[in-house]
Amino acid sequence: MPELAEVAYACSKWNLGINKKIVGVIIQPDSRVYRKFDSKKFENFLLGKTLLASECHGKQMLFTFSEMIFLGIHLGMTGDLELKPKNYQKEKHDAIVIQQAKHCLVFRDPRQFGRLRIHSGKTHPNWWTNLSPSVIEKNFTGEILHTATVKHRKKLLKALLLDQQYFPGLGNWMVDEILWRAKLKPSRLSGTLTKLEIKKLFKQIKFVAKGAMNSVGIFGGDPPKNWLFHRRWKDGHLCPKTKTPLLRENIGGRTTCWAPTLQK
DNA sequence: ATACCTGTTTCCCG
DNA sequence: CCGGGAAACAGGTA
Repeated sequence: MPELAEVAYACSKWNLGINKKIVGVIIQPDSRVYRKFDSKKFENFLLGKTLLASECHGKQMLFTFSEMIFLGIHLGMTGDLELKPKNYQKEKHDAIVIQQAKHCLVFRDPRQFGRLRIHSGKTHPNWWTNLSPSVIEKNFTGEILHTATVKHRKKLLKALLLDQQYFPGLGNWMVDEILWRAKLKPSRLSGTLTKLEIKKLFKQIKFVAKGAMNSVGIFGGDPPKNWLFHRRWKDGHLCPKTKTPLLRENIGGRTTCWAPTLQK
């Protein structure tokens, strides 16, 4: 589930835990989501602290606790956050259960492509402050898009837009939605875009990001009915604009849905 | 059984 | 050293 707006929605599920103390931490120590970190550190750092705030940046989340403790979460492919009752029992794929007086804050991830990080210090961690502007921020500009197309001119457009270094938050379905609206083939080489095409593409990045945040980001669920989103998951659907068949194929290493009669 | 999957990281090649 | 592509990661689902 987790692209920009789904991450924002997942993040909001822990809101009831804000300003509440951590009274217990249950860890699944062999989960891959801990990567190089010693999972013990998460318990040591979080226990007794108070969750103060949460924020999202693209697909990344940061939870700030008292005494300058920071928890970073990336949901990977199958990660999700849940709010559970205080007596919740840890389930198989739960990587961490953070217990409070009234609730448990749960991060679960069956495929374990997600990632947890913990940081303690006077400032925010570098892996948070070094992120480039996410696609919903004002300082995400057309210049960033232009620079990316020049530097990676041989890269397929689909693959370029999935690069989190330039487009934090964009994921597979959002990129398909953007390219469909911009009428651009996912297999175009990035360097072949004209100035006008870059301008249109930028506009659609902003449109899809904003539209997703205003629907999925607030309420969960799906984006608006007329979006490509609703036709991209299996074969046989028609393009909502042209009523011609949509194509599903692997482009740039990812399943891609597009309309050959519309996208050039 | 087999193929497929909303994401990154690592490895290999030119 | 780089840009770009494929494979790997791991488990659930169709």
